[in-house]
This record gives sequence, structure tokens and C-alpha cells, in this order.
Amino acid sequence: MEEAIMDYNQKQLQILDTAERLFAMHGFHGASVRDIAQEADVNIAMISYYFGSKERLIEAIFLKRVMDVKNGLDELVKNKDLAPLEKINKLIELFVAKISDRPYFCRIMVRAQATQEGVPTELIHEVKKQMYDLVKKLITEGQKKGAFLGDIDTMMMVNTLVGTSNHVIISQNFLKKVWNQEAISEEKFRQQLKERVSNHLKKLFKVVLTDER
Amino acid sequence: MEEAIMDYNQKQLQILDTAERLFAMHGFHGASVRDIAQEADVNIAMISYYFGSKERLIEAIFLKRVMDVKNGLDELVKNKDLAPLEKINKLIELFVAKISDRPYFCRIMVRAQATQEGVPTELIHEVKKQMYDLVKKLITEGQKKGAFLGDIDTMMMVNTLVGTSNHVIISQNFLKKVWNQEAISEEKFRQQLKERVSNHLKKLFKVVLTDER
DNA sequence: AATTCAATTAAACATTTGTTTAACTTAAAC
DNA sequence: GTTTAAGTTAAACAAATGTTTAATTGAATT
Repeated sequence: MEEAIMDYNQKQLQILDTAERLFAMHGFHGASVRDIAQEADVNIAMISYYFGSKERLIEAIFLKRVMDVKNGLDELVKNKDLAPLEKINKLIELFVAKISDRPYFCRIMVRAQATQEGVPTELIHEVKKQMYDLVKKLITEGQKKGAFLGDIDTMMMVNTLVGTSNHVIISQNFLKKVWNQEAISEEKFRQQLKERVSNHLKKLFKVVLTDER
Repeated sequence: MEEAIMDYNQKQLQILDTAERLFAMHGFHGASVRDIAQEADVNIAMISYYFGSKERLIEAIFLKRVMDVKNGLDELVKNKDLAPLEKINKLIELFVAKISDRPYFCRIMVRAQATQEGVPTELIHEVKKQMYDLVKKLITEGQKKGAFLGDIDTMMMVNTLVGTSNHVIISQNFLKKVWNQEAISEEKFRQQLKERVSNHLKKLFKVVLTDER
């Protein structure tokens, strides 16, 4: 939709970044265009001027980020010369990195799936479908090569991958508190978390998909 | 807070149920008190009259439901004479049943964790902590009995349990579409989903915690 | 029958909401 | 230097928001 190529100027990027943060923290209806304009340090009218409406603004955020994820997945498919399990590991690493590096968008995405907040549902379904198809392909490939076991609930494995990753990201504050790591910096903690959930999921998939431990 | 015993009359229950549904579908700020009053078939003023404010209304919903979950967990602890893995299975079954029977509240809960929507954060953290402690206790118990393996990331296992379950519930519409099960009734599909995610998680925990398959 | 108090209502309240307007500035193009 | 168009602004707009008010009903209690 709109134009395929999107080159935003400085002010537009300010608006997009601020809006992403505020939508994530307070929800679509909880973040007013006045709040966004003020925190982005632009006049209110500029939002309508550049993006048309609040709805079109969040759509722009989605388009910007979802394309990112899609391109990441496409890149993975090209890697032909990896062992089945290594491909899975690569996918896990890539997915976890993607969402833990963009925690604000992750929150928006989770909200969007949970509800109907005037967010482009088809876009979400499309990228989820792509994710599912990719995992299914990787698993059946591994099965044909005899590397993976036979009876695997592919769809549920995807749900575990996506659900666990998302949940860790949105529960960050809670985890920090439970682990008594409140002294550590936000950035460092996120890095630790990324590594830990990545390793956890790799072990999980290995032990489910193969006979080894 | 408030009174420990809460016996709501018919009208109050209508408000609570409708509010739970609308908060789940449109978010806290996306659902207006007018919408809630209209769909619950009561006068707007009755909401302030009974609950004081919109914030206190969602707090009442949380109190009502969270207590439910807590009581469920407590009951599980009493079962002393079960094998370690059977206890884990029981926990999975109970948790999945709890949230898939209350999909609206599940969505509210997910939103509340993802953001800060004037929702009682301490309440959520409290019940999450309880869940974590319970799983930790069950796992270390199994390890002491020699039934479970040694190196297990307990916290991540909890995240997998909660994250996967939540994600399946909030992605219901998508899953229905992907599986081409759009003809089936809402209720029946939810029942199938409950069984499937429950079995999936049981297998997952078994293969991770023990040496058997 | 009179009193009391909770329940219920339509209307009003002050804010806040997303969006638009019309005037003004800036800067590049001719 | 004039023209053109995009950028920028404060102000205004109608609509929707959460909450309160003041009046009325209902049904017990005295």
C-alpha cells in the first residue's frame, strides 16, 4: 500500500520513533497525538500533515517494521548449506534478536494480536503465516534427511518459539525484579536475556526434534 | 484491598462481564464507559455508582479473576501423593484450562503485562511470582527424587509454559484460519486447542525434564 | 401512612480527543 | 526579484471522554 519506497525525513522519523514508544507503553488509544507531538518535539498538525491520521501513523510503523522481519526471514532461506538443526538454531537466533532489539514494536505486536485496535490484521497474519511456513519447511526437510524425529506438532513449536520470546520481552521488568538484577543497566540486562532465551529455545528444539541431548 | 468478600448482584455482574469482554477486545482506553453501559444494558451512572471509576472497575475484574488463579494453584500444592512428572502435568493442565476458559481475561492480562494501562502491576507480579515459585518447587523436588535432570533453566520453563499458552489463546483467530477450521464452532475449536496445547506442553516438559520420551 | 435509604435516571459538567483551518515562514525555482 | 510550493504554526472545531448532579423511583422499615 502507499508507496513501496519509504524515505522519511528527520522529522518524520522523530514522529515514528516517539509514536512507536508511546503506542507500546500506553496502547493505541492510550497515547494521544498531542503526547506524541510533544515528546517528538513537533507541532500537532505535522502528524496529520505527514501521515494523514493517527490510524495511518500506526500503519506506517507496522509497514516499516514488518518489512524488516520479512526480509530477515527471506535471508535465512537462502542459506542452503546448513545442517537441519543449524538452520533451526539460526532461525531462533534471528527471531529472538529481532524482537529483543525492538521491544517497543514487540509490545505493539503482542497487543495487536490480543485485540483489534484498528491495526492492520492482514499484515500480521501474513508475516505469521510466513513464519509458520518457514518452520514447517525446515522441520519437514530435517525429517526427510532423517535428522529429526517423526511426530512433531510443527504449529505448536512455532507457538512456543514466538510465545516464549514475546513473553520474555514483555515481562522484562518482572524478570529483572525476580532475579534481583535491578542494579544492572537496561541495555546489558536485555542482552543477557536475549542470550538466555535464545539458548533455552535452542536446547528445547534440539531435544524435541532429535534424539540427542 | 476493599473488602475481602465480594458478592456482586446481578447488575454488577453484568457490568463486570461486559467490561471484561470490551477491555479485552479494545483495550482499557479503547472501551468507553458508555459502550460498556450500553452493552451491559445499564445506565452510565451505575458504573460510577457501583465501582467508583473506570480504573476501579478494571481493578475489580482483576481481583475477581486473579484470586481464581491463585486458589487454583493453592489446591495443586496440597496434592502430596503424586509423582513429580504427574504434578507438572497437573499444573500444565490446570493452567491451560484456566486461561483458555477465560480468553477475555487472558487478553487483558497479556495487554497489562505488555504495557502500563493503569492496571494493578503489583497484583500481576504477585501471581506471576507465585507461579514461578511453584514450578521451581516442583522441579527441585523432582530433582531431589532423581526423577528430573540436573541442569534446567526453571525460569525459562515457566516463560515457555505461560508464553506458549497465552500466545495460543490470543492467536486463536489466526490459528483457525491457518488450519482451515473456520467452519467449526467457536466453542469446539477452543476445546480442541486446549487439548492440543496441553499435550504439546506436557510432551515438552517431559522430554526436557526427564530422560524418557 | 410516613420515613428511610438504596437504586435508577436523564442531563449537565469540564476535559480531552483527533482533525482541520487559515495565516505565516522558509527556501528553492524561475 | 518574483513566484511557487512545501513546511510550520497557533487557534479553532466538533465529537467523545469520564464523572457528577439533582431529581425520581422503589421497596423495605418504622
